[in-house]
Amino acid sequence: EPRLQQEGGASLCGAWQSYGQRISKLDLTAVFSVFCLSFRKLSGKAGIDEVMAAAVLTSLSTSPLVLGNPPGTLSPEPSGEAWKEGPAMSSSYSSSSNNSGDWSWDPPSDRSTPSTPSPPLSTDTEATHFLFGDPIPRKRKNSTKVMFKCLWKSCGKVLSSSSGMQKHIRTVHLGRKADLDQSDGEEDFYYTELDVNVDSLTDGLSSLTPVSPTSSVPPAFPVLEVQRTPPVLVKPEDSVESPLSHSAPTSLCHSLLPSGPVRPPRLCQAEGHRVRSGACHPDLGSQVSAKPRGEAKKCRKVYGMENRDMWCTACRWKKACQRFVD
DNA sequence: TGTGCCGGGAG
DNA sequence: CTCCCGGCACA
Repeated sequence: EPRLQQEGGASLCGAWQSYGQRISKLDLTAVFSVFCLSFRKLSGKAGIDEVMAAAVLTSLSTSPLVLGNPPGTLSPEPSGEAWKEGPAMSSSYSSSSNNSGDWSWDPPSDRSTPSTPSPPLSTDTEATHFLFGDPIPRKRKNSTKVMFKCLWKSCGKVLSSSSGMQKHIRTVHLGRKADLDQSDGEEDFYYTELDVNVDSLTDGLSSLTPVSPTSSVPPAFPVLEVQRTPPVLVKPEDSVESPLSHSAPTSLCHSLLPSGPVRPPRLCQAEGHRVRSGACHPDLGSQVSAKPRGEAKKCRKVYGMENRDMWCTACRWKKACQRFVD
C-alpha cells in the first residue's frame, strides 16, 4: 500500500531527525532529510518505485538503534545486495570498511568550516532549510501534531516548534544569548520530536519511533552536565565518554547518500564484538591482549617455498616457528 | 595476496 | 607421537 509507505516515510523522517538534533551542517540526519524528500517523490509513483521505497524503508528501519524487529511485511528482496550480509553481521562486523566503494559518502572532513553548505546538499533548498533551523516545516498528512521535547537531563521541556526548542537549548542549556547568531554550525541540540496524536501508533511502523530519550540519544550528556562546559562547543566525540557509547546513532557509523542508492546504515556492534580496533570501538582499555604478531621473518620467508626442507619442523608443520621466535 | 600459525585430522 | 592441511588473522 503506497499510502502506508508514505506515512511510514514520514514517520521515519521524524524518527531519524529525533536522533538528537545535532545541527551541524554536514550532519547525517540532515542528509537523511534530503533522502526523505526524494523518497516522498518516489513513493508517489507506482510500481517499481514503490518496491524500491519499501526496500529502502526496510533498510532504514533495521538501523541498529531503531528497532528490535524489522517489519516483516516489507521485503528487502528487490534491492538484492543491500542485505546480503544480513544474518552474519550480528557476529562480526568490521565497521571500518565499505565493501563496495560506490556508496560511501565523504566523511565530514571539513566540519570546521561551516560557512558554506557543502556541494551535494547545496541545491536542495529544503535541505538547507533543515540545516539551518527548522527540521520539519513540511506538512504532515494526518492529524498528528509535532512537539519537541528537550532531552537535556532533568529538563524535558516540550515546545511546539523546533526553532523554539533550539532557542531554549541555546539559552538555557548552552548559556548563549538568545538573539545571537547561532550559525557557528556546531551546536548540539538534543531534543526529540513527539507525535502527539496516537494515530500512527497502531500500525507496525510505530515501532520505528526512535528509542526512548534516555536510552541512547544524548550519549555525551552526563559528561556535558558534569564538566559544565562553557559555551565552548563540545561535540560528543570529543568528550570523554565510555567506549560503548561510541556506538551511538549519530556517530560515524551510518552513512547515506543524498540521492544515490540507499544502503542500510552501517552497524556498530554493541555486543559480541571481536576485539579489534575499529571506527566504532576505540579500544576497550588494555584488557585485550592483542598479539600483534611480530614482524620477524620466519623460515618460510627466509628460505622460500622451494627450500622447504630447510625450514624448521614447526614451520613445516605450519606451527609457530621455533627458529625465529619473536 | 602472501605469511604465520591455530585447530584439528590422519596414520 | 609425527606429519599434514584448512582456514583465519593480519600485513
